[in-house]
Amino acid sequence: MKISKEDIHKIEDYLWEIPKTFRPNMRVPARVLASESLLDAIMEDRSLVQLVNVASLPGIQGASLVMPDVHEGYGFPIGGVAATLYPDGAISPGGIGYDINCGVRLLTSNQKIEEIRNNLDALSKELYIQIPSGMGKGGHIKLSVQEMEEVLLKGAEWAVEKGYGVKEDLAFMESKGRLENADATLVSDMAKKRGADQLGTIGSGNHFVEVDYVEEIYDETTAKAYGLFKGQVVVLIHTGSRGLGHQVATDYIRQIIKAMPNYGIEVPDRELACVPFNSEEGQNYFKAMCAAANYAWCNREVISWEARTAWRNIFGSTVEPLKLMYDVAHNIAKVETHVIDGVQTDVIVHRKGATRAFGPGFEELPDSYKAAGQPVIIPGSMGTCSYVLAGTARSKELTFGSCCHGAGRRLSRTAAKKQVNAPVLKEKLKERGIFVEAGSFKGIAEEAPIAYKDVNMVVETVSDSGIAKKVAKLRPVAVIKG
DNA sequence: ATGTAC
Repeated sequence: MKISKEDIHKIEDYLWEIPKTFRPNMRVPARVLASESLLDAIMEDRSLVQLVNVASLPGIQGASLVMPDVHEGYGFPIGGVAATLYPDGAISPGGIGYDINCGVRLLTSNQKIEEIRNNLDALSKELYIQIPSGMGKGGHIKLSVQEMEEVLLKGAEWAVEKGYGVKEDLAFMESKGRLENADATLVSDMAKKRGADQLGTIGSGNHFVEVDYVEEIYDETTAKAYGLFKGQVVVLIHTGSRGLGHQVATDYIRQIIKAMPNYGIEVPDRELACVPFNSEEGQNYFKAMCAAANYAWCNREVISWEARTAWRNIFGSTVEPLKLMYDVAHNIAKVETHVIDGVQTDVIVHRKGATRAFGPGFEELPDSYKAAGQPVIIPGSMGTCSYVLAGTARSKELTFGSCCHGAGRRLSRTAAKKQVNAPVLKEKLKERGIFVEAGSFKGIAEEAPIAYKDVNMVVETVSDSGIAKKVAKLRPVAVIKG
């Protein structure tokens, strides 16, 4: 299948549509949220073909959607949102991704960048020591079988109970860091084994821990509500459910591919394998996915504890400890209510490389954030900048309450490795005042800024289209990678 | 993304 510019119609500024008539198997239109230049970039890989494929999922509602940071992924594009009818529409592991509940959180300090410039080298080294990173890497905690069950059921709460977390953090996490539908018995022994020593570790690839400062404030009122101010030092953490989530995805993709014919489901790409949400296989996957999501929230909580330890070791205990601003998932499926064609409808929202972005008044938000809306955290590529935005009511109308999740990959990992000289890049970043601590040059090359789209353009698109509102821009000064 | 494939 080929998709050309003529197949794509402009609906309004930043919104493009491939009509349902484009392919006989499409159940809904396919929509792209992008500026014209970002749309051109999207045409270069298989993102749009995958977007059109997703439009054929059983029970899909409204439209198959992608955000401006989209790029191709396993079956579904990364940067995609697909809502299927609850309870008998499809659930598809490919629509969530292998790294279940990959997500980001932002911690805030009360220090200003000028105060800590001279500590940055030592701070980045200390963070690197405290926070284990790298492929297959284990951490300080070894979970017993019993403890693993608890982590899978309790999520971030487990870390708080064991002294690896802060109780006040829980209110500042999407779903309070715990999905109630988790069932630990549906997570395989292999997955549990892989996850037993990986709590508190970031892994590799695009995962990182980064120290930034607030370079610019766009919305004073919202920034104040979120506890952000100009010049403030903050910590950004990006990671997910590590080997455990990966194994859950592997286990259930295999099962679901096998079970699919029993439900008479045909999909244009085997990687879109799915079953009805309310089928036995669908429920088993969903409950295991929730358990893996809980592991990821617990992981980010433990990593925050490690970052807090590093902070204390460098700055002493008189400095205010790091505070959690917010934690968002960007690889997850959730049952939510949305208005579709004027009717309140329960749907299973698959977000893969897409962040929830609910607007003001959302009941789950802590009181201090209710008027502002849900924080949306958009990490840029290594050495560029990141953004804090706020969700809007418009996101509910346009994108099932979703927003982009990052800059979006432009080059494949292999292409990036060919083009980038990692030691030179590391030196260049240092000249620009960014300390990079990484376990491998391979990781640095794969994550080079050149491998990503321009995060500024992506953020302009989501803000101009109205699905999120710009609050603050963050500038990195230290990056810890696998 | 991931003990870098079935």
